Amino acid sequence: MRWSNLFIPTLREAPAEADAINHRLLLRGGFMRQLQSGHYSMLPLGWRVHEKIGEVIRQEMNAIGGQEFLLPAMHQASLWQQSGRWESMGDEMFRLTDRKGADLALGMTHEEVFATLSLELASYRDLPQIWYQIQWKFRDEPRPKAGLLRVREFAMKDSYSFDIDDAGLDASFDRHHDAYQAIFSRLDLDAIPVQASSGAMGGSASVEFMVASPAGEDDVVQCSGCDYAANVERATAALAPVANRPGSNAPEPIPTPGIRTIKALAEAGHPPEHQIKTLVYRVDGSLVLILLRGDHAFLEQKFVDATGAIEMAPAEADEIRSALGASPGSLGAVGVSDLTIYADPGLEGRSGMTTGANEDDVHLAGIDIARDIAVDRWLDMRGIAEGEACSSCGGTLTVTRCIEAGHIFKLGRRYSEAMGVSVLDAEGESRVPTMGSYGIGVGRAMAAIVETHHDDAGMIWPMCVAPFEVVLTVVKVDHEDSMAVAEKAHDDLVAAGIDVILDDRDGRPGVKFADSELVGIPLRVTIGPRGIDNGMLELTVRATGDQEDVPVDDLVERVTELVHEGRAVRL
RNA sequence: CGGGCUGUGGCGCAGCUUGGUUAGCGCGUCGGUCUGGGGGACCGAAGGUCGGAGGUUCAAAUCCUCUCAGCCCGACCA
Repeated sequence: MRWSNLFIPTLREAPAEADAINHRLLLRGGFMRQLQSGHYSMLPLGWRVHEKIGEVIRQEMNAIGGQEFLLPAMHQASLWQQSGRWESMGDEMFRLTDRKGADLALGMTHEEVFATLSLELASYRDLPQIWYQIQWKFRDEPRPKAGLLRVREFAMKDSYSFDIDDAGLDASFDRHHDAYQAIFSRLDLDAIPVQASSGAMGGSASVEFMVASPAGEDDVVQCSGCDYAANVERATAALAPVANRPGSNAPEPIPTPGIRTIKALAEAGHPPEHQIKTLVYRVDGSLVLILLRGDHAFLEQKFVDATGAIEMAPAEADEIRSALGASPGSLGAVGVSDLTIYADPGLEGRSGMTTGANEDDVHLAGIDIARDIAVDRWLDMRGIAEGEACSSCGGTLTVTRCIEAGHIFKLGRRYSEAMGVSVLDAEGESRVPTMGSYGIGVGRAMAAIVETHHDDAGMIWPMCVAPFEVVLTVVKVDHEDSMAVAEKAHDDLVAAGIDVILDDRDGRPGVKFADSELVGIPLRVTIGPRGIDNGMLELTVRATGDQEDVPVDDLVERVTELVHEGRAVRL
């Protein structure tokens, strides 16, 4: 390939709307362009990387016995109605109507379609199966952001396992776990497997593969003393005991004019750990009270996971007032009996607490939770903070911002049952296969690589996914000897199966060096009169800046050697 | 959906507060000359319904109203 013939529109400055590093660099490097929010066009360089990432994924999926399919992106409504997700997916699913008036959806995932295909599985002898595809998914994200990290249209490798029993599912799950570690390792992504919430897809065991990056959207709790790692959405910690303050025989009203916040109340002599935080939420139509210790954060996802709530949102000020008679800032659960009260275990056994009195500008002190509050259900729903103690080893927990690069979980029989899948077992009994579901976003992996592999000059691609493995930079294109050497090296490298690009543009060397670094090609060979005269060429490693002089005659061999080494690297 | 912000040649910006000639600047692009190992210099040129609609006014990029789009922070997910 010759650079002069390719469409590689590099930009010196990133467009103002690009903020995330992957977004800025992929735009500047001419890898992609934004069509609209959450939808990106892949340009030749970007598509080459995308395809190479897909290829790594394919190889590892095939290695665990996966079989590649390609399913439709557009599905009839009835398919999703059968699983119940036509309703439960809500606004996240793109829906449209065809000319006959039939309802259609653009697939967000493909459990239903694969399960439909699995109707043709007839016997336990047909199991297990691992089926996968790399197909476009559509999700009407409320807020696309951070370049390729969160988009509305993206390629995902999704695979589905079908097993006769739980032991089989465990094995398929473990195979995927291994395959994912292999994939991320080859992509040079340091992905940590963490316990996760299974979210909208439903299921039991759920593991996310997380790559530390400030551009991410998830917080991962990790223990410094053992291998405990979990998404904050389901992380737990050992709570340091707090000595109760002296109580009283009954709640004591105290005037708190103008005090609306935990912080203000703390300044008035009631430390946060001795306060009860009272939140009012509307959950599937009903108001509920949610109680936590004053210094603990509420994590909605934990609540949703534990209660199975479909819709939840903070209650509006007016409905709070009509239910409790006060505004946020003075709310409490003492004496409340008509609303369901959820409390976090951090409050269990506590007394001498302060909380709102459900009367503006008044709080209650000396609260004994067991005595004064009619808790309906105790639920762990607090967010873990940096520095807390690990509940299994007592070590210190850290919280790290991460990109969710992959997610695997056990679905169970929910979909196979809904779609009417069954096979006969060895005894001739009808059995519903159990499923697993496993996803990796291809574009997101690409973004994650850029987020973790760049420097001031640009991207630094791992060899196995680089758009090109080596660039031959001709310093002076009208120097005939240079071009002759470059063209021969190019042809020989092509013959050796190396992805090589010949930068034959008639431009300033500085521009060509800068472009090759921005685009992130792992190896650069600089070809110019200075070196040619000595029979030497300069080989530069993008990642390290290391340079070595290579005799012209040894170039192809040396480059081939380095490329093969690079391709084989695993983290 | 709540909060904050931005739309002016391909990219980055100025101009807007206080309306007033032909809307500027840098980069990029095109032609040319000289150059040639880190975004070079000079000469010449092309390219803009100032996001859109409506309004105020003798006059609107600038003021008003509506609207569309994009970005960031929160609630949701590969």
